Amino acid sequence: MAEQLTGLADDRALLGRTSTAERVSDILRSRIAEGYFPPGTRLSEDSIGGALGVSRNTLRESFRLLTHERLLVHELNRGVFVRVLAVEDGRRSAREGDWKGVGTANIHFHRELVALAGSERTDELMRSVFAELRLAFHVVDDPRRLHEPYIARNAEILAALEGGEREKAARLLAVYLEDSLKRVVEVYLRRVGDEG
Amino acid sequence: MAEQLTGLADDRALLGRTSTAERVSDILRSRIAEGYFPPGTRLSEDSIGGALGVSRNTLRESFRLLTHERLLVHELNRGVFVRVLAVEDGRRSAREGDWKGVGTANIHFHRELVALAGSERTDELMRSVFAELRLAFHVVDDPRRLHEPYIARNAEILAALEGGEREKAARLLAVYLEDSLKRVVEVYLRRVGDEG
DNA sequence: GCATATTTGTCCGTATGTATA
DNA sequence: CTATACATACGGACAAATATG
Repeated sequence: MAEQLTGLADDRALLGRTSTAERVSDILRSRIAEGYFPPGTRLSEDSIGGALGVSRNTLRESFRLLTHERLLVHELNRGVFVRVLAVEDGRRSAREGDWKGVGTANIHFHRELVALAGSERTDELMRSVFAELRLAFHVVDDPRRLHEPYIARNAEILAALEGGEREKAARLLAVYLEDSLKRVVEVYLRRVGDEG
Repeated sequence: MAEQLTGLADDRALLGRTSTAERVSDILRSRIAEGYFPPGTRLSEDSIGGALGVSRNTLRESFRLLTHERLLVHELNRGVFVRVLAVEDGRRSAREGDWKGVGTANIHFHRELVALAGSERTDELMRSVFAELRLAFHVVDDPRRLHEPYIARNAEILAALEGGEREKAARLLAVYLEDSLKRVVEVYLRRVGDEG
C-alpha cells in the first residue's frame, strides 16, 4: 500500500497558494508526466491523500480536475487510473530502456524552447501538452527509431540559438516539427483499434 | 434564498438508480433547460443540496459534471452559475446602454465559438487570452463605438452556424477577426506611454 | 461459490477563509 | 469596518462495491 508514497512527502511543503485541489492536481500532473505514475496505475485515495496531507474529499476533487484533463480515467467503484493510450500496455516490454529517457529528454528540450518565449500562458498550455505527449511515447513500438534522430537535430537548433542565428534556428525548428507530425501520424496509423 | 427551492422537492422521489451525482445532474439539467434556472443564476450549494436531500460534496460533484457539459460556469470562491448565452446577453446589455456588458458578451460569444471545436486545451488557452482581452477593454475611451457593431455580426455568424452554412460562418468570422485586429491596433496606437 | 478485507461512494458536522452588503 | 452569507477544506462515519484468499 505504501509503495506509491515514496517521494510524495517532499511535495508537502509546496502546498500554500491557490485552491488546494488545483495544487494537488499540479503535483499529480507532474508525477504522471515524469512517469512516476505509469499509465494504468490506480491512484489510491487513501495513500495519496495521506502522503500529501489532504482529505479524501479534496483529493477526489483533484482527481476530477485531472479526469477532465483526460490524464486520468474514472471507473465506478474502482477508482481512478492513469490513462493508457495503448491497447496492450503489456507490450511495453521491460527493456525499451534508455530510449524512453531520450524521449523524455526531447520533451524537456521542447519545454525549454517554449520557455524561451517567456510566456506563462504558453508554458501552462504546453505543460499539459507535454504530459499527454509523454503518455503517447509509452505506446510507440520502436522508441529508438522514433527518438534517436532528434538528438542531432536538437543539438543543431541549440547551436543556432547560441550562435545568435535566430532565423536559422526557427527554420530548423519548423522543418523539425513538420517531420515530427508526419512521423507521429505514421506511427498512429500503424496502430488500429485504439481508443485514444 | 428559498425562492429557488420551489419545485425541487418533487424530484426527491426520483433519486435511486445510478450514481447520485449523475442523477442530481439530470435533474438540474432539465431544470435549466426548462428555464427554471435562468442564465446567470447562481446555484447555491446549500439550498439546492437541502432541497434535493443530497450532501454538498455530492452536489459539488454534480456541479462539476454540468460545468464540464458547459451548462454551468464556476468562479472560485463564488460558486457556480447557469451559463449565459452570449448573443442574447449582448443585445440586452446594448438595450440597457451597458457597453462594457456588450464587450463582455462579445468575449463570451467567442469563447463559445472556440468551445465548439471541442478541444479542452484550446479552451484553456483562450480563457487566459480572453481574460487579458477584457483588461484591454477597460482602457478604451468609447466602448460603444468599439463593441456595438459586433452585435449584428455575432448574430450573423450564429445564424449561419445554426443554418448549417459552415463555410459562410467561417468566412464571416475571418473578416470579423481581421477587422477587429485593425481596430484594436488603431485604438492602441492612439494611446502612448502604455506599459501593457 | 463463499467469506473476508480493502476501497470507493456518500453523507454529516464543523472550522476556516473569502466575498459582499 | 463589521456582519453575514457562502465556499473551501477537513475528519469521521457507514453502506456498497470490489478484490482477494
